[in-house]
Amino acid sequence: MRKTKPRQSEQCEQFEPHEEIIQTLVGKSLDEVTTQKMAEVFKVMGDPTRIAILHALKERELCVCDLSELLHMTPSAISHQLRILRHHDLVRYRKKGRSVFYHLADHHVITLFNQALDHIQEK
Amino acid sequence: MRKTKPRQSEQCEQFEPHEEIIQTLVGKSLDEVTTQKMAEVFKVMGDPTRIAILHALKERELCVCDLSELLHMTPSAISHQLRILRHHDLVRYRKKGRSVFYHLADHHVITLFNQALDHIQEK
DNA sequence: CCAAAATATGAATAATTATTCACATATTCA
DNA sequence: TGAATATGTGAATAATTATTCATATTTTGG
Repeated sequence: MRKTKPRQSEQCEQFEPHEEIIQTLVGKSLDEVTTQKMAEVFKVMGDPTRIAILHALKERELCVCDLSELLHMTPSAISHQLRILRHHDLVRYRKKGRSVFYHLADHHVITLFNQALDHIQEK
Repeated sequence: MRKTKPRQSEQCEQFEPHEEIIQTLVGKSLDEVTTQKMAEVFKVMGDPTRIAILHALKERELCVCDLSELLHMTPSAISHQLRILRHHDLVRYRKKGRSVFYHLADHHVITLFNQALDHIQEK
């Protein structure tokens, strides 16, 4: 979030049906915490590198250096992005020797991914 | 996107199974354009204001000033965000008199929205 | 046509963030 | 143990972006 939201009221002159509509919707609004969390999930998936990581992990679990080679990026860059995915519980990991293998956390991630793919391909 | 991706190769010493895995995955990778478009859809939904707008529009079509009142934000701020949603075809509009009424573009938006809601509520 | 209302937009600013670089930590194996 | 490998992380930087402010555009009613 950027700044605190400013107040403002009675934008429309034509208040006849509007005020009633607003009142009905206010009751159905998402609370701020939920809104924030929703935005965060999407924000996390809103980066090409993380999309590429998730797409690769849909196939199989991979270690940092696999991803690093596959995406032609430094292990450091990959690790930073994996941390973000980890912290939002989109991926989980398993340690094996010196390597750390990452995999998708749950089916929601895949469903979200595929829905977005449908959306952009439907044109 | 931020910068051009740097090259780097042979991250892992243990190249035995890795190289084979990488080659298999390279063939299944998303092309750059698709990856970018995917990320953009999510990025667009990755903002609390836009999430709140989309959630309101799930209920019914609304004009800029309705949204402005409902979300306690200036018409200008709302209009800027609606433009982004418009340009990515997440919302469409219909003009009526001085007002412009916005509505969700298609069912994918709702599905994406609800999937994300499921994800965050499942803990 | 004119004034007012509703929406749109460009520039500016403050905040966020993806990557790099340097370095730290952890793990294996000789 | 110590060197090497794999990964993690903090700070810095460049790029992106949400909101504000001022102003433009569009539409209606008189």
